[in-house]
Amino acid sequence: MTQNEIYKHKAQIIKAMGHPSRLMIIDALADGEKCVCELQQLVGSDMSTVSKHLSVLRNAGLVDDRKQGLQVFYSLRVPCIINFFGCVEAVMNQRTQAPEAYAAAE
Amino acid sequence: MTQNEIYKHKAQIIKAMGHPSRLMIIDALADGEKCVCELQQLVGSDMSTVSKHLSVLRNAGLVDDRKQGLQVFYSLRVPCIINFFGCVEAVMNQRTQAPEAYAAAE
DNA sequence: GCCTATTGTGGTAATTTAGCCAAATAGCCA
DNA sequence: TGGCTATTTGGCTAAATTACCACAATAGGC
Repeated sequence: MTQNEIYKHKAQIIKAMGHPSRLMIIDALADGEKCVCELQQLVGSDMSTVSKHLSVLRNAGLVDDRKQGLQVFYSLRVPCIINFFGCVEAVMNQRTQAPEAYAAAE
Repeated sequence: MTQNEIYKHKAQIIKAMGHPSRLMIIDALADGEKCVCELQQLVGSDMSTVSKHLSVLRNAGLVDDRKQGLQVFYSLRVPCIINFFGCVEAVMNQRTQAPEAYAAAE
């Protein structure tokens, strides 16, 4: 795997997180696995849209799915991504301010 | 700011990282500020393309720019994002394996 | 004041993504 | 079996993203 392919792969994983609905889903899954029906209620989009968002996340290796009867339960595959959100919030909150004050944020 | 707007804003920040060239740039800036010319050499795309990638990163609040003479130097605004890449690598490396082995990875 | 080097911008074509509908699939239960 | 429910997939269109080209803008050196 070349260095370029690695960057491409990493970008694919990160891009999978770069959508409001999918962020919402990841946040929800931090509490534990949820069925598609719960996630659909949470996100509020069409069922098929939510399903496609989930397939993006699954494809990126971010979530696992487990079928139980009629329902499919999704869970976070690599929980450490949750820790990242704190840093994203730090980026959000320093837009117009001096960077020094936030260098230690995480 | 509503919850939805917050997710949208977070997604914008994350999406800004979701491109191979921009990841490469962020990685390079982890070592300290670099001028556009250096980043252009690194990425290997057209100058204008690199410039637009940088404006995406700047717009997201991820980098700072500092003009010095003819050159513009970019630097990471919130270094904690670097810590995240380890987690992304954990996602990369567990694709086909059991999730348990990676629950603690970060 | 002109010339050149370094970046940024506007325009455009090609590709990708998002969201909706309809149809297909899969598992349960009577 | 046949109907019912939960989820996925295919097809379509609109919107967003990307990369390149040509050109504008700015700063420095002469």
